[in-house]
Amino acid sequence: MSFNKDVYDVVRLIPHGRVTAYGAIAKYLGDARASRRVGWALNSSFTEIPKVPAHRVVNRNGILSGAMHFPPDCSMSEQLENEGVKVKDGQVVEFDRVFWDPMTEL
DNA sequence: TTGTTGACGCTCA
DNA sequence: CTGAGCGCCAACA
Repeated sequence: MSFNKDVYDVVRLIPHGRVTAYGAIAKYLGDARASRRVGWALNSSFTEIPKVPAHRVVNRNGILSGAMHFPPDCSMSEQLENEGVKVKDGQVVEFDRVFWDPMTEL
């Protein structure tokens, strides 16, 4: 299936210090309703090589909804903070400023 | 094949 | 702000 691959490719294109949304990726891939599948795809992204920066993908609200599914040794918020993205209470601070939309940026 | 589930998103109360 | 309902669709038991 190329859907997973496409998701990975897009996620890997996310600039350093920026984030995007599941729905945005889904829309970019042509399926605005595939947001759930994007999450599923990322679920298998951990074993992907090269590594996929899945921590840069959050939901439409800028909330780290997938933090609980991340390996305990690499929390999303920690990695995001590491890249300059502020995270507060599992939510991206100034989400509209760091938001990266593949539709308009690509 | 059917029923559940889910890293979503939107709307309404 | 929280919760519930609905639509969507692939993976899985």
